[in-house]
Amino acid sequence: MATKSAAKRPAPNASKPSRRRESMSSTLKCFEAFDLLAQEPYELPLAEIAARLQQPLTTAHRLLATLTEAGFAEQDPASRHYRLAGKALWAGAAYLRNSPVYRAAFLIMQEAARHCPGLIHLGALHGNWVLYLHTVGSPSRLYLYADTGERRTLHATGLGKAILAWQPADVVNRIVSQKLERFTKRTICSPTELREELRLTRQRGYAIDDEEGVMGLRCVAAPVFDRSGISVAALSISAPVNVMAPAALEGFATDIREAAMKVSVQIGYRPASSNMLSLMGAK
Amino acid sequence: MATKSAAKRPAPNASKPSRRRESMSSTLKCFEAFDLLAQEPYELPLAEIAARLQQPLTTAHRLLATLTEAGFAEQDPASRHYRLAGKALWAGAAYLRNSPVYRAAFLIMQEAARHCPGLIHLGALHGNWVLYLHTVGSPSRLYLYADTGERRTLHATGLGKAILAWQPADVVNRIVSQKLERFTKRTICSPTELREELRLTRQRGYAIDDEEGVMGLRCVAAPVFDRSGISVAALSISAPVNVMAPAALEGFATDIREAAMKVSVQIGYRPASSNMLSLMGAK
DNA sequence: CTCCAAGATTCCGCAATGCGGAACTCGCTT
DNA sequence: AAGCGAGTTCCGCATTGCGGAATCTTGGAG
Repeated sequence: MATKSAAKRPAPNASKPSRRRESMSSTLKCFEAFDLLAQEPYELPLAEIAARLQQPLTTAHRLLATLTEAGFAEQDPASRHYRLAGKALWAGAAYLRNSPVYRAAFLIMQEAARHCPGLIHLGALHGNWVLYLHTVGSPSRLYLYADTGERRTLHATGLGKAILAWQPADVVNRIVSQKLERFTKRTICSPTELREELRLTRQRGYAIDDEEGVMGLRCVAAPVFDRSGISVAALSISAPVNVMAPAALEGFATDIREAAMKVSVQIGYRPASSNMLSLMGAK
Repeated sequence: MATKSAAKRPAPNASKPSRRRESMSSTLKCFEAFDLLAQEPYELPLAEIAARLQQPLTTAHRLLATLTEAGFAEQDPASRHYRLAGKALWAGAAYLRNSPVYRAAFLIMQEAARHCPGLIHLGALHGNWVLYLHTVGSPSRLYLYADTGERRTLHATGLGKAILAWQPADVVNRIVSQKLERFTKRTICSPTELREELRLTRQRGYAIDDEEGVMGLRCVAAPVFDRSGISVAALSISAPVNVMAPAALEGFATDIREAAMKVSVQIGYRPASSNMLSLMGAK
């Protein structure tokens, strides 16, 4: 039997301990193909896909056939190129429809938009990114296609800093120890400064993004807490610097914090149980 | 031995010819699980998932482990229930970002919203459904969560009828021969009537939805053509019946047809080749 | 029109990988 | 403590995915 079990662990070389995976490697490859289709070009020929996945043509073909049968990809009848199918959008929207934060925030954001200029964003923490869930506001959103579903860095957005400031230490450490990409001359790229910024954010109860992501755009953001008291999302108001003048910041901050608190309560946060927060200082 | 090769084609009984599938069955099961998570409840316990997929617990666990590793599902640390992860939204939005129709329509819709009341929708044909891609308009969209990514029937929406009216016969046949669900007393549920309605739609150049999907809501819709001259999407304006009075319909129709034509041109349609080609013996 | 090359698709024997019953672990309730 | 229910891990078996080679399709170039 020794030979038999030896076959089980085909790598005598120590590099790969050949752990029994609890997930299915063939399927994971299929999801890689899916990810690839979600990247830039609208559609890709099979050969290109095979090359990028570093898989033989035959395998790539099987993966795409599977994706197609599952409904998440489709093949252009003429060019034979593959692209994402509408079902991907449907599934993505399902995430939103089911998301408690989104559902709670929807009407509150609508309401807030009435007496706030600029754009109101809702973002949630997702891995090392803020994932944009929803936007309301003036229809001058010419500068963005489908911001919903997009992701940005945590350190260069108001939303990101608002979320990060109320995250457990290990998450903060993970983020801070990454390379902090620079977007404008104001972007905070030093770990130390970022930590200090988060401390300030906690102290004042909301985050400020002063042209750190895009020049000419200023933004205030407030965290949304779930029942366990950590931040899972944030709300922000952003507007051109002339609208969001320093003197006006405080007012916007109050509005957005109120809205964020309403959302928090709706998803189960109990403001009373605030042992860890002197944060909502105004209170 | 003989048994070995017999094992290859495990069905001596003729019922299953044991066709070699070109797609991977295990992966398809994984996508079934994905679909399931995209359904109603926010999260599901493993046992429930296994039951609904009609799979043994172990298998369900493997499927979910795979989905989780791929980043499309996540497990609540406390309840151990599974739910969709944000990556689903990201991938769905990628579909939009890459979609030529969406990109072409974005600014045109924004523009159209300036001088039109009500909501302007963009929908694309997807299987037997209209898939809603984008909406602009007055912020009184209280009645919908995330209409983007939702799908509705073709026969009971202006968008659907506008698309269907300029589809090849086989698609129309497929749709018409399905059961046509009733939503209001005005919904067109008879195949014959629907065909006649499509003929009228072609004749007048746009579709009208007169409280056929929702009572109190009227809508006009115009088709968007791709370079091959068939309809791939449609634009619509919908508003309460009092706003969209019979006398005003014509005006809205002109607006929406103009917008739809602009989109068509942007995605490669050549209005010059207006006569229903398909003849062109040259081929 | 004919031939050719590039790409996509299908074929098929081999063995790696997914399968699932059984055993195990971890919280909760009785 | 013991029992229960839900999730997780184990591991031998055989199904199913693998991928090189053969085949089919297309769209130019001659």
